[in-house]
This record gives sequence, C-alpha cells and structure tokens, in this order.
Amino acid sequence: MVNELKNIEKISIKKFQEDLISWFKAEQRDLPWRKDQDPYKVWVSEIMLQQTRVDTVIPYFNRFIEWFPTIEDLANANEEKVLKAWEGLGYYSRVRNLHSAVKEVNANYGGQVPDTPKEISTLKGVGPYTAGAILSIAYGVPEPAVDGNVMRVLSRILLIWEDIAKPSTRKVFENAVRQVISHDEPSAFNQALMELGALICTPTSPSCLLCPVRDHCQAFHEGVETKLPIKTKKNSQRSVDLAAIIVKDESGKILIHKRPENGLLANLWEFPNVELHQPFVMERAQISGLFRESFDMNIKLEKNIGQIEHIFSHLVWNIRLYIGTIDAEFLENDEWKFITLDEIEEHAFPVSFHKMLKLYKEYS
DNA sequence: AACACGTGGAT
DNA sequence: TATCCAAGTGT
Repeated sequence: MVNELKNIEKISIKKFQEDLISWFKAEQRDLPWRKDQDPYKVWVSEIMLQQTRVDTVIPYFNRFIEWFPTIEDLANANEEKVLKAWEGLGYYSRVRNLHSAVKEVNANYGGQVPDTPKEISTLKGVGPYTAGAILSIAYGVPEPAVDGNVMRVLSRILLIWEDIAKPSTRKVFENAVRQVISHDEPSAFNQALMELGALICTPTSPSCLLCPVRDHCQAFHEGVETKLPIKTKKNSQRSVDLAAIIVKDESGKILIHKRPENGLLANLWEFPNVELHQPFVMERAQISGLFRESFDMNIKLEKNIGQIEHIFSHLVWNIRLYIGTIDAEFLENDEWKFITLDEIEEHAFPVSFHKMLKLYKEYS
C-alpha cells in the first residue's frame, strides 16, 4: 500500500497520461464497439470481452447487435434466441445476466443505462471492472476499470509485487488507477491501459522498445518486466466420465434434453447423458440402468460409436457416445423433445454437443 | 477467500 | 502435449 504510493511519486503523472493517451489515439485498433459510445453497445462488448479474446468477440458482437440493436430489442427477445446468439462464446451465465439486467434497465431506468457507480453496480453481471468500463467509456466518468491487462501493465510501471491472483489485490490497483487516471479523458486513459496490455505490454514477451510509456516504467528501468505481474497458479482440473446417447424417433428426429437453469451450461440443450462413476466396469445394460434411475426413462443402448473429450476451464468431460432407442410411449415436455436437424438452429447447444453431432454424422 | 463458470488460441 | 491464458462475476 505504502509501496505503490511511493512509486507513483516517481513518475510524472501528467506526462504519463499524455504519452499513454496520445499513443492510444494514434494506434488503437478499429473495433466495432468503438464506432460510437452507445452505452448499450459498450455494455454488450464489455460482457463479451470478459475472459474472451477480441478476435473471438468481433463476429459475435456484430451479430448480437444485428439481432438486438437496442436495449428494448434485447429486453423483448426470448431467452432461447439470446442464448443462441451466445452459442460457442462460453460462460453462458454472462448473457443470461445481461438479458436480465437489460430488462431491468428497460423497465426501471427508462431504457437508459445508469451512469452512477452505485446504480450500475446493482445490475446483474456488472462487477467492479464492467461498471468502471461502462462509466468511463460511455459516460466519461473517471472510475477505475481494472482487468487483467491493467494489473499487468501497472504492476510493471509501478513495480507492484502483489499476487494478482488474489481477489483482494484488485483494490490495490483500483487505488493506483485513481491516482493516475486522467480526469480530462478517463475513457481514453482506461482503454489505453488495456490496449497497451493487449498490443505492447503482453504477458510473456512485452515489446518494451515500442512502448510509449517505457520511460515511466519502473520494471523496465529495473530490467524485471518479465518477472511481473506475480500470479500464482490454480489447481488442476478434475475429470468426469459421461455416457451420452443419440436417440431417433420413427420420423428421424433426435432427442434432446434441456440442462438445469443453474450451474454448468445452464439452460442449454444437450444429448441425454449420465455420469459414469465406475467408467471401466460400465457396460451398455448398466448404463441403461443409470438412465432409468436418473430420468425414469427406458433407454436401450445399441452401439458405442466413439468418444470425445471436452475440456472446460475447471474440468474435463470424457464422453462415450452411443446410439439407441427409447420406449414409444415417451412423452415430450419442456425439458425433453425430439427435433429435426433443421431445428438445431432454434436451440442453443454447448460446443460439446456439436462435437458429438459431428461424430454421429461421420458414423452415419 | 476460493472455486465454479467455456472456449479456442498461443507458446 | 501441457499449460496458460483473454477486457471477470456470482456465490
């Protein structure tokens, strides 16, 4: 705490702001969410960019704004379409929270995104980073927007050795930003910090010789830029074995199941599946028994057509894929239905589903 | 505080 | 191949 205060004194804040912002104005990327400062579009882009690369986000952002051009359009959209717009982006709770928050803004804020830290922070999915990003970029409010880039860049410039993997560390950087942010151009300043982190001050091999604020950088001065930031590593992921089944009815439709509204891949559709706690001793008849226990359905597994691995951030799915049949008297409801291949376009599925579908098509 | 929560790309 | 990510938030 005392440490970074002292380091901030070592630099000329005014000159640092000028060097950083003029670089940003000259070198910033031409990105679709930078065409205007519509708070709604800034909001959508910031949610999409959470833990997600710019190159990945661009096509999703363009299509999302085509489908839902305004707050009112998104507020009135049905969830299936909204999830479909997010299909493949990951962290699906982001878009369910965004949908919920946009409905809130449409209903209780006259369709105007709130412009105060207190109000905007009450919106679902808007945490400290996103609040600061929207307030500064869309409204010019000098609030910190501390993401991974900002922590990396400032840890180097200000020689901050705290572990950025610790939740409490974000406050240290917010405090630092409050002391160096430009009150004339908070939008350009915050975006410049992130842009610098993305283009120059990268994690492994920063391009210090091209850096517009190299002269202000304590880490460069000390030759320790690649030692920062300090970030402890996370635990390894656990592995889960699953058996999934593709069932077709007499007209050739495939059976899908809607996942629970909370937790992993919430509200997305998938092929019926069960967890295999003893994967090496499970045979088709026993797995059929698991389906009966889990869903009270009489499913017969006819043939294993292969297996896929799907890696999440925190776990690994090893999925055995079967084809099979189900009793004719099976009833459809909100969670279970048969759909045509064309109707896949009207439902949102995780990437693992598409991997299985591809395997099935190759088998057929 | 620690962990759940996705995905595809970089090294 | 293994690991670490990339503009974090909710619980």
